[in-house]
Amino acid sequence: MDVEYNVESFIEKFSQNCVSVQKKYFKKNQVITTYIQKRNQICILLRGEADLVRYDFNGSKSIIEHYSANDFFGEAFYIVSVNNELSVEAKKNCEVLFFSYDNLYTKCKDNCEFHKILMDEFSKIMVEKMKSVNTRIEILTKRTTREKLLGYFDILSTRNFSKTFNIPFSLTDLADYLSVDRSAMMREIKCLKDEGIIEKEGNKFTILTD
Amino acid sequence: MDVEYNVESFIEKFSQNCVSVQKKYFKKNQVITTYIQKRNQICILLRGEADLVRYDFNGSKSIIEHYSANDFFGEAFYIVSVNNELSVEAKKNCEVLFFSYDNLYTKCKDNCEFHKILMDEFSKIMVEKMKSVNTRIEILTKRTTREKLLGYFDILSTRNFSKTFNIPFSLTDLADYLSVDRSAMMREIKCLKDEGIIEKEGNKFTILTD
DNA sequence: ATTATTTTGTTGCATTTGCAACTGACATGT
DNA sequence: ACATGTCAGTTGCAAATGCAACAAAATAAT
Repeated sequence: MDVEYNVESFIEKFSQNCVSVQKKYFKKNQVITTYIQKRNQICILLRGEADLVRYDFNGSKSIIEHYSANDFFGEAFYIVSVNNELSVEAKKNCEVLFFSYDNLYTKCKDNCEFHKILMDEFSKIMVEKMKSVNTRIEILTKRTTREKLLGYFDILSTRNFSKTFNIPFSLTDLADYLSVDRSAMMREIKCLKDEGIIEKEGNKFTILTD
Repeated sequence: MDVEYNVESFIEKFSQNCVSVQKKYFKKNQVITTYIQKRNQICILLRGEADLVRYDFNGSKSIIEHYSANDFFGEAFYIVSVNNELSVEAKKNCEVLFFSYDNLYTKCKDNCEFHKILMDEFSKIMVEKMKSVNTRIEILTKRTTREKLLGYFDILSTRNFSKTFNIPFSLTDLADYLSVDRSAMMREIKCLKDEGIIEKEGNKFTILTD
């Protein structure tokens, strides 16, 4: 979600005042939490990587959001009108801070500084989520794999102020992000290379058109 | 965006205190506003229908959001990290209320009630947008036209507490919403009918599976 | 160091999809 | 009443895509 926080300061403040917090560790592929029932939890990913995923009835997996260190997640941040079986899965070994959601809106008895900060940060997180979600829609509404790729490359290029950039995850995950078949995507990347539109060295891409 | 407001009460309050507001009329297909440069405007669609659209370099159009009476729009509500040529186009004759965005965050000199209400409504609007946007992503991440259709039908069915429901726009626009080719979608709808999975009478659909 | 696991890269093939084009039904505006 | 425009419904066809399967390269685990 590309949100940056000084999580250490959060933890410091929380550990002084606030009791309803737990730190847990997860191994790769373990389920960190689900959004099926209301858990009233907010989670902060301190270390590792995780995905918010949905499994379709036919078993195929979609990555809805990707989290890396310092990202926030939990149903509180995933406002949706449909009930769906969503879960957050550890992609690497993870260290996660959980704390109860009740305490978010009601000041805790010690008038904990942590909650005040979190309240302030809440809107920032939402704005960031809005950005990433709108960006993703811009990409997903493109019809062909080629357009999705070029659209995404264009965004990365703009963000990086350079025609050269690294994709922030594996090609396998990129296919999930663009919501296309991986092999079809690879094929298209190859075509783009062959046509001289892009260059590729591992995860480093360069747009050659002007 | 499915947000309901008592706009009349807004206008009433605004017209007493606030000066930086304009009501404008647009004919079908006219451009109401663009998000290319920062206009610091918030718009309320009083009457008619409009779409937030993006034109790709190849000319193909994507509907990003759809607005009907009482919906809010403007760059203030479209938080995105990429700059893109977006415009709001009237789909029917429209009546639109514009007012300057500066005034949103700074209380106007008369301490106008309108701004206070709008501030309160702002987060509600964002929550609604978040819902609709997350819902759309759930749909768009599905790989095939069939899955997108069934996914969308499922949402409408759930919302309507019934296996029978009406789609809220034309089939042409449904294709844009699902981001698939219209003829391909029509073909798929036909298949679903032939296979006895759905029934269709005009815009009224019924899911037959249990 | 060796094994296991994940990721990348590729290909063949059947299916799906987008595109272009056209028709008839319906609505809108003049 | 007529012209204009939009929408629903089809179809053929070429191109794109998903799926399955596999090998090589790179990473991670033991």
